[in-house]
Amino acid sequence: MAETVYDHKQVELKWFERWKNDPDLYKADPESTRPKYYVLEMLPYPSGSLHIGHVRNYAIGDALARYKWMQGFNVLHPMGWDAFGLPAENAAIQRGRHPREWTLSNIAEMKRQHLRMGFSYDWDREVTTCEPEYYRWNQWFFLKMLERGLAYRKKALLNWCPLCATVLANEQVIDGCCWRHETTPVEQRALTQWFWKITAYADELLRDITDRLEGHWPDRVLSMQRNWIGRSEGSEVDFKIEGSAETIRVFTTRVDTIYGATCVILAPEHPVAQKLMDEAGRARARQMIDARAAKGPGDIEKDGHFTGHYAINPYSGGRVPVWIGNFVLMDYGTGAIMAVPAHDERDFDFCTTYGIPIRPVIRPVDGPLAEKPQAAFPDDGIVENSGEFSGLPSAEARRRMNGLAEEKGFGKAAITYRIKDWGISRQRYWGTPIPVIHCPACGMVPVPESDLPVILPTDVKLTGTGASPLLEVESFMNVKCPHCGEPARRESDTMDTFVDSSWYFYRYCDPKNSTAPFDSKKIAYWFPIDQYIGGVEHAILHLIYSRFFTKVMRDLGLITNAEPAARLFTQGMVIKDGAKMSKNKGNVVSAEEMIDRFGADTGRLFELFAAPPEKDMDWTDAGAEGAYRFLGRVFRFVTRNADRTGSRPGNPQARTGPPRPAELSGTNEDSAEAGSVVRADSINAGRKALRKLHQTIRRVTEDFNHRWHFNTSIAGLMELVNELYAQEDKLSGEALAQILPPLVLLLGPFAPYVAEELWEQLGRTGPVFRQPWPIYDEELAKEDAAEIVLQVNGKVRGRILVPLGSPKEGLERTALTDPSTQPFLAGKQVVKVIVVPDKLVNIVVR
RNA sequence: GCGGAGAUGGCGGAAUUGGCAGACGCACUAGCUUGAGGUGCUAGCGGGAGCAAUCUCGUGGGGGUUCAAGUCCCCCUCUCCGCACCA
Repeated sequence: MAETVYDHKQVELKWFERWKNDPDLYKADPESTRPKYYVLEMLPYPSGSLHIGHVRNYAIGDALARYKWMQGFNVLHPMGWDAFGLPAENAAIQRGRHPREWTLSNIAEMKRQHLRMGFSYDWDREVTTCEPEYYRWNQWFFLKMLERGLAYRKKALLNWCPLCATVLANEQVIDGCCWRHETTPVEQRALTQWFWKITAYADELLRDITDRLEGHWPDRVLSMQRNWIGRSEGSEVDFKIEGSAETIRVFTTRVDTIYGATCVILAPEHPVAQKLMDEAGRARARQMIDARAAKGPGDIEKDGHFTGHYAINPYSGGRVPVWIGNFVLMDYGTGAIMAVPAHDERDFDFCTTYGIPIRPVIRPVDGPLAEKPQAAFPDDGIVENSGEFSGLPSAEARRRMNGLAEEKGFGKAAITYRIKDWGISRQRYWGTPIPVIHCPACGMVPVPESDLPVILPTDVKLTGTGASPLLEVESFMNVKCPHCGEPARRESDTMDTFVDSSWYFYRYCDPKNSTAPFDSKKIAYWFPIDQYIGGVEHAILHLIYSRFFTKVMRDLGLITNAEPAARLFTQGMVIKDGAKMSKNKGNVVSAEEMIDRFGADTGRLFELFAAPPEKDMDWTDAGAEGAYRFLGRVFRFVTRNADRTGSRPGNPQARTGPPRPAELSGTNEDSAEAGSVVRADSINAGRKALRKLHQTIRRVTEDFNHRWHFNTSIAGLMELVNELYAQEDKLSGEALAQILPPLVLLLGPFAPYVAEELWEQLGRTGPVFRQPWPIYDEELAKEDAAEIVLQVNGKVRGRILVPLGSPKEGLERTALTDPSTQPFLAGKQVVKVIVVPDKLVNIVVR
């Protein structure tokens, strides 16, 4: 028999060509009354090439979107481009092209690759963040932030990447290096910059992790965000400087240990320290700051310097020396600490180095106060040697001490957050201009809403040397003040690209709106995103910024949802040759290569099959070949048996209900070519295969609904196909007609091209993803008989077949007399018999 | 140090509520197909003993609960990820 060959190139290109000409194929229906489902993958940066790491991300979302369509949902599945950023500018400098031109050509190329992969995006909603309409709304949001006091400008010490030649937000510094240049340490530079007040939402961002996201977002993302926000409850206490008007405010979480404070330590940059110290002291401080900047984060030797002054502990009245210390951070808490060496490891190290006394003030609830300096630092216990507070448990002491401080005005209970405001200015060209004008007379003036968008000049010289190239463009920089009309200068900073990605998914709902960022009614329908899918690398970048943005938009009255995404899924990385794919290691497999060698369907199928989607997966060519073989097996089986299904127009589809076994055994001349023995065989084979089909439908459906273990769904499909191969000769045309169409539908979400081709071969009209998802029939999925495992003392000794639902008593009797158990019962006394209906019988003997 | 996730054959991984450990795939071995190679098809494949039926050990290590534990409880080891002189 001449075998039909599965030629992926032929199949995929055929459908690619047809779908290309159908712009409405994947359109969401804005008028629909069906339940909505908004599934979204994180938008890519248009680097120009899609690699198989991205493909895995999109394959997961695409399978889900297709499944939801088949389930009858009104599905929104958009894709766009995060098109601003430094790589575009750097690439433009290298190639002498304008960043816009470079970006747009990359987008065209990447879009082509997405289309060729067969992803089901509604391209009508495509959003590109470098379009003037998009930065109009970025600027509009900026003005709203300014009105609400959420945007401000200040001079601060900031992270500076020498390669990017711009500042970075704290979230964009990883291990002391730039997130884009993993081996380039960031420097600290004092610059005047724009900030957005994410700290104003710190408490809500933290609270909603517990109240709204827990259980729906991955634990590790939530734990990273909790960590990043870093809420810390404690106290602030003022220490007066002896013989001076200055006070030092310290932050501590353990005010109950304050009677054990033996010195106060300030960050070297602390203004009070700078003021108190002489020239030599300031030089030491400078030394510490430089050393820290040079060394980066991590281990640094403790270094300290006595300022020559003393401070007064407001609780005890005691006099303690004031030091500066290189381990005290200016930008956390108040930049000053009280050192309690008896109860804190760092303070202990510092104080032993410099001979500062150690005074224990906390004893364990069930033990005495430590007499000698020691290295074990007790947690909460009983406060001792602490005046009126002695004898109180730590928590109670903290409460009363805070009360006293508030009453006397030298302190209070206080909460400190680790998260800092989001620095959004960048000194580069390729970003949204910040819509502000600096007027010598009126000061800082926002650009009026009617003048938006402020667009980037095109005649710009890109150098990548540091200062914004916009400063050189006089036609851009010189404007009239909107207030007084006198000559003024534009703000030359542009916005962080994370601003763009903070709200793009709202714009998808209304991408062509030119009077507002979006229509709130449309947002109310689609939001929150039902399922957001992306990499874990954005846990404290994009995913915290977009949560912040959502809360701001809610407070502006634009939306009503408090969180952007109801569910988040973080897929694992694709590993090749034991390492994460990266250009440096030269082990990147591009989507293009994959399509060429195996086909888009094979690549997607393998990426979903090799591991559960949340885990990292290894890409191996051999494994991909296995997936290719499977698709070939399905393809050959369906194509060579399609004719036998007797498909004709108006044939009932799977949805109309599966047949009862009785129908299958009914007369069918087509399948009754041979004698009655074969017929009995055939009926049996048909039942078995049909049962396997319904078990598979159940399995795949449940995998989609509960946990996305597509690897087991696909394994189920493989088992079904193996069963069909084993029974092929015996299956009647009627049986095949019942089995093949649902099989193809089940394959649809994972391998859309093959499924579409086979659907057509079966005489149906597609598209597959608009067909109703097959329904499984519990009765048909049921086994004829239950195999009962017979155990003696928990060890398997035999198995028997009994009708489903056999009563316990009968099973027990059978088990006790079955030949397989006899040798193990002989001479023993039966103590107990456990019967689990339809599963097992365990005989306990002694 | 704090927080999170893990540990199952040669490999990736199954085992949904405690009930046959190793589904499915890869690799490997054999047979058939083929002029040959490849493809395709069929079968075998955790360790140990045995010609075999079969027996026995086995889910990082140690204890426990249970008729029954990869799964539940306690202790330990190791791996990965995130944060880290955060007061």
